Amino acid sequence: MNQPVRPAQETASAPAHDRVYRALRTRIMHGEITPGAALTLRGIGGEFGVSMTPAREAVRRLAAEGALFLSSSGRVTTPELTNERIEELAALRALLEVELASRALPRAHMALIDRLQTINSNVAEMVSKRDAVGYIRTNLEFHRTLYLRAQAPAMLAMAETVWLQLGPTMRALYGRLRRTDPPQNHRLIIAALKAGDEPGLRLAVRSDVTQGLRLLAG
Amino acid sequence: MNQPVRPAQETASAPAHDRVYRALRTRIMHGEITPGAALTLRGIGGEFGVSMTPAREAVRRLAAEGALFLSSSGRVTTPELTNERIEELAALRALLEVELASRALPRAHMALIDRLQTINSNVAEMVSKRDAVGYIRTNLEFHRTLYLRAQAPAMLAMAETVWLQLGPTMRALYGRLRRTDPPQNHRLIIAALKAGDEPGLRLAVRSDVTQGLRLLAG
DNA sequence: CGGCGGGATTTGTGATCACATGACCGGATG
DNA sequence: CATCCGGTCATGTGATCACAAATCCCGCCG
Repeated sequence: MNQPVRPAQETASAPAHDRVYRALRTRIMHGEITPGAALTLRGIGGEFGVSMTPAREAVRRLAAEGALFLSSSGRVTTPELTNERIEELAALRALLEVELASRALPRAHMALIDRLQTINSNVAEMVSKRDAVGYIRTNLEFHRTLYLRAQAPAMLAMAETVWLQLGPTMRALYGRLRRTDPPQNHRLIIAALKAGDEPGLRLAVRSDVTQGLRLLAG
Repeated sequence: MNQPVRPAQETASAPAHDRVYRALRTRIMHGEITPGAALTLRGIGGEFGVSMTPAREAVRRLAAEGALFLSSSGRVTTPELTNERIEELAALRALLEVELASRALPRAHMALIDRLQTINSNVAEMVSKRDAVGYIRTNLEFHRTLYLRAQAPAMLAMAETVWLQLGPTMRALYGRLRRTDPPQNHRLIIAALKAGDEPGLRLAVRSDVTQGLRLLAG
């Protein structure tokens, strides 16, 4: 009963714990789980058709990245962030992403800028449709596409870890946000890239990254 | 045989996977394991008197933090960093630790500075004794003591993650370093703290953090 | 003498189970 | 009617086992 039957080819022949990890990770990062929601190992295992063991490994991995919170008794929930924590994570985003953008700037040629503009129109569409999850997903795609050009994998990984920690909270925040104006800061980022304007780029990225929390402090 | 015997009180009654995790973590961070060294789940379990299950969880957790490298077949080794990776991690240290020091500055009173000076004399002693592991340990204690004052737990956690990734490599680097001069940059850090000189503090921290890699690039 | 093949062994993966503990829900009591 | 106490149930932890695959090692062939 080790492998239920293995019909022909499974999803991708990736290890079970990795499939579970990736599925949960994107769910959390995209804000598909509300802050404070509880998960159970048996529940996860049941949902993905695996036993507790891979579910546990996936959960441990996510907890190590700060994407999940483990109570002292081992109960696993998605974290509920305090305001100070949110501000700190926003400061981290600013620190890391300004540096990533700055490093990407000299390598940003026209094809990249075109791609960013395409993604940005998708972002605008999600905003107009009030699709919070879609907005978060395309917004992160915009940033990741730019930062990939920085050729700094460790730095990008850290930035993604921060996104992961903010995922559930971002959803909650944007859910209460009533705004349909397109992402102005993304336009500034693209303009600065075109102009090769590094100070402008740094400022635009910093504004884009920290604006989301402004409605929190207000 | 779930609990071998539980003599009276064990080490601390902490969960087994957590004990294993912490033990391995400090070993790696202090550079007690050389880069590229291989570990086995059964070996870890045997060493700590537990089964494979807690060993696996500890390893997964450390791998998620970048402290261990898992090959595609699941073999687990401590990472061998490329030069680009080392430079990137050093840049991350600079970014994060400059910010942490800056945030700690307004909260640094005399008791803290005294403590830093005490720790720094220990650092100097380790340097003179050519004790690489002791040097790394006390050096990190110096930095952590300062950054704790920043009241920024997420940021400090990220900095520790970077230390963890650099652990084995740091040991290898300092092992080939023939230097017995005391840590000059630490003195500059302390002086800047006393003077309340933020720009000087930022510069001193940046120098201290990036100097170690200079012998690499040279 | 060097490369190669094949079998023995090591090693990670995942399922299952026993157990302890913490959570939850009910009723009894003040 | 609120509160506290009881048990039942859900849940995480860790051990053990079966299995597959990767690795290692040694002898064989060119």
